[in-house]
Amino acid sequence: MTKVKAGIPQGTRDFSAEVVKKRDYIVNTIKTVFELYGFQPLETPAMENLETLMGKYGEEGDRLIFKILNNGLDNPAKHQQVKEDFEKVLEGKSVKSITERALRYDLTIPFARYVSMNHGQLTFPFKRYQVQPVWRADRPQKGRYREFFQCDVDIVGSYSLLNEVELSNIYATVFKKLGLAVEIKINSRKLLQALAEICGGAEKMMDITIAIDKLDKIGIEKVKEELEQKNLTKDQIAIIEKYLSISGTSNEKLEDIKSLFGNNDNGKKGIEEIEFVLNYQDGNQNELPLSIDLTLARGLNYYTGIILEVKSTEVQMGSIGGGGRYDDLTGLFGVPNIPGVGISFGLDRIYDVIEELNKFPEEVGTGTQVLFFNLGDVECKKAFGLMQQLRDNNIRCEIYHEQAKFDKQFKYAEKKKIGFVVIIGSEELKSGNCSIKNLLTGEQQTISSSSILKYNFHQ
RNA sequence: GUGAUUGUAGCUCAGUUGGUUAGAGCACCAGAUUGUGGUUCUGGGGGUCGUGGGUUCGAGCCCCAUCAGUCACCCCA
Repeated sequence: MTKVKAGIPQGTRDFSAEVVKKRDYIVNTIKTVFELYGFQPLETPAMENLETLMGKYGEEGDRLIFKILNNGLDNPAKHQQVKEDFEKVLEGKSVKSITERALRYDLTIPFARYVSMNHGQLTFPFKRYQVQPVWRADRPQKGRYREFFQCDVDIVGSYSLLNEVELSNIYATVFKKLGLAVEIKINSRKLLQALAEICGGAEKMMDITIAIDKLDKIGIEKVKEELEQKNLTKDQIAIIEKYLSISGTSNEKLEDIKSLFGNNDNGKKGIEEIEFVLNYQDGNQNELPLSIDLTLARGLNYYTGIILEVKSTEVQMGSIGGGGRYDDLTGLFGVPNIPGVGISFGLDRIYDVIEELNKFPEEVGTGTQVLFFNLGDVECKKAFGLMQQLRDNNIRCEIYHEQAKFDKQFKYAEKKKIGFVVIIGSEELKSGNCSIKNLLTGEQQTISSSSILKYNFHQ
């Protein structure tokens, strides 16, 4: 075998023990809340049939799907066909004979596929959560990885806006538990539709949303320039400018938008949706960091109603969560009339935010609690017996792997952040005692070995 | 896909207009200290300067190519 330089693919990462524990802390927090709200887990394969994924995420999304090369392309019998098909790949098409599988790009489409396959057996409304990695062939940068985890909750089989209310509450609850200050932005695709209908027709919706989505980045003048380039008239741009200038509290925004869109059906519906979700909170509305953002568009083109996005208010970072209503996702798989709504948490970005703010709880990431020193064969055997007793009592212990100088064993404990060492040397052996040292305080006491179970090893 | 930027010891980084044998801190190993770590002192090991080519009497430094990381755009979690 030739030696290769050790390395991992661009945008992927190894996770050390400490990192895994911190990630687990986030995931457990999220899963606990999901279950509190009545959701049950689902897991799907890392790969899907390519045709399941293609065309669901827009043109840009298709490009970012990791495709898997078929096996057996070297079969001589297939050479001619493979060569012909590969020409099509060079033209940018995907061909089943070259790639028929791909890594999943998100958790929503695989979920829709699952519901489509199993709708006969499921109890509706079907509520599931899913925490698994997804892959995107994007260029990595801050907060962007090629392999990252999403934590999704979705409800399918219900048009009720109560679901949107529940999901906003899930967002608020999780981030509160994690100690993060966030802004949950809410909008409705129907308002964007209404805006398009009023300004040049429904087919302009993409152009308009892409432009207004950039408002806080490039400013109103540049947005207007971009709209001009898309052949919108001055009057139409004036309406959009009016739309973008709407500000104030959520209630004030609603009033303004009503006077602007009051006569448009989609506009009316969009306003109703947002109003419902905001007002349902009633008494605790003030506690929810929920606010209307009329420029919120969301890239995925399957959304039809309420859309949500979460941003940290403390750290500069892309969105750490997003979601919305999609009224006919399973229709793509031949099963019509199953509406759905769901949200997603970006685990890796949430991690980065907590890490940057230093907000991981102290106790997350603690490993071994007690190290038993190894000071000789007989001593070790005695220590080993005591250690097993502690383990039976759920104290996490280890014993130094070989006889060594005190110095070495202390340093090992220190590096691994082990809080206590138990010393059993010739003296302790003789007297039937053991010495326990708290490495944090430096205190040490000698007790009889038989009473070790009574010792408090918690810091 | 487009653009910018960085690659020197295990880690973080110095390294002058190109000039002898490439340095520091931390980490590591050994000793001061044969039953007490975190502080201190002494000594030691460790580098194809990302890789390949070029210019030059001479390249860590200049030029070209290439690979890798980071950041931004697009888009997104």
